[in-house]
Amino acid sequence: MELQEAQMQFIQTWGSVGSSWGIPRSMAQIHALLLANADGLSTEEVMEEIKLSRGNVNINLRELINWGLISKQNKLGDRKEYFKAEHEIWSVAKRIIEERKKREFVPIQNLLTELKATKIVGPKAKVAHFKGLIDELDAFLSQMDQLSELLVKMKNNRFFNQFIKFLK
Amino acid sequence: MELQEAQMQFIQTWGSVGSSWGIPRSMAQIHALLLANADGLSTEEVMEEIKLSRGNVNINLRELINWGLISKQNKLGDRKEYFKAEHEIWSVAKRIIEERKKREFVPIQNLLTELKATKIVGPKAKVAHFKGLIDELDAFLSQMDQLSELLVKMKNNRFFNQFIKFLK
DNA sequence: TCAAAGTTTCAATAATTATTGAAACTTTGA
DNA sequence: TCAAAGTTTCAATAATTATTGAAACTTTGA
Repeated sequence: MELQEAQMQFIQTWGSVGSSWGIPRSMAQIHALLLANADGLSTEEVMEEIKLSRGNVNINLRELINWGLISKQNKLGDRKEYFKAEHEIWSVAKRIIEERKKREFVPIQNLLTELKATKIVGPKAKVAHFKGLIDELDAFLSQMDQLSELLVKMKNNRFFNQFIKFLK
Repeated sequence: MELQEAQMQFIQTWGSVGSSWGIPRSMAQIHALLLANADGLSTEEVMEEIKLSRGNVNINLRELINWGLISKQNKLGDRKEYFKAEHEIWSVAKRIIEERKKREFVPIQNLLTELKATKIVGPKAKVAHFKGLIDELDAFLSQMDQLSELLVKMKNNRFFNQFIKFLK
């Protein structure tokens, strides 16, 4: 199989998996393209490879930079900006975990904390059930948070492998 | 604060967090409503509480059943079906992990496995980089898979707490 | 300083996804 | 058996989200 074709399969799959996790398809596709290339690509090159408009590519490249998943590069004697992915897979995972935590984890934890502190009035049994749910969810989310901290601290596969072997 | 109001806040938040993770908003809202109530609710009651059409509620209730997150209940001398959530938080997490794994994890692992087995032709350095990416991703995903297995085996917060304490 | 190269913005539009609601279908028990 | 109660289906529509592309803006270096 041609490299080109293999890359395209990868880009398409990454795009559709991304989009089922709430990441815009083009953003995921651009990310996949940059992951697949060791060197940075220019806006033009990205547009060309995945057939997206300039505006779309520009917006999503910036979003990827916000996520810390890619960075700008300059080439000597070239005015264009090039974009290069973070290639270390554990760093990629770390960035994604941290970004999503910030966006979606924190709001729900805030709500739970607030509800825990609030006196809720209503039929006793129903209030008790609801309070129970809030408490359990809060405890569960704190634990997932701790787990993610651990994960983020691991630098590579090797460490993780030892960790897993150890647990079994 | 009235119980009613607290529940609504919870339902809204759960709905919007869900939808940013690719779960339809109404499905997440219905799930939240059923989690918040100890007893099962009928289709009518769900429609009433979150102001959704009958069709929508019906479809999403069935989807929640497919996910294993709720189950049908019958009440003596009542012809209606009632729907009751799985309330044990670790079981809820387990179901969600397994379902999403099945839907989005497996396809990407299949692609990676296939690409690993394929002879890719093209410029040597580029092919090497791409192959390297595939290998690393595959290893990483296997590890996440192992981690999720561990998680799923834990029955409750207590076990998890010990686990975390142990690791620190 | 100014034109060319490159980047950003954003209103309009397209594409996707969720929702409605009414009709068809199924089940129940008198 | 059949009408009432309840459930399911699905085409039409609404809502949301992503994308385009052209115009405005910025940067660069001769």
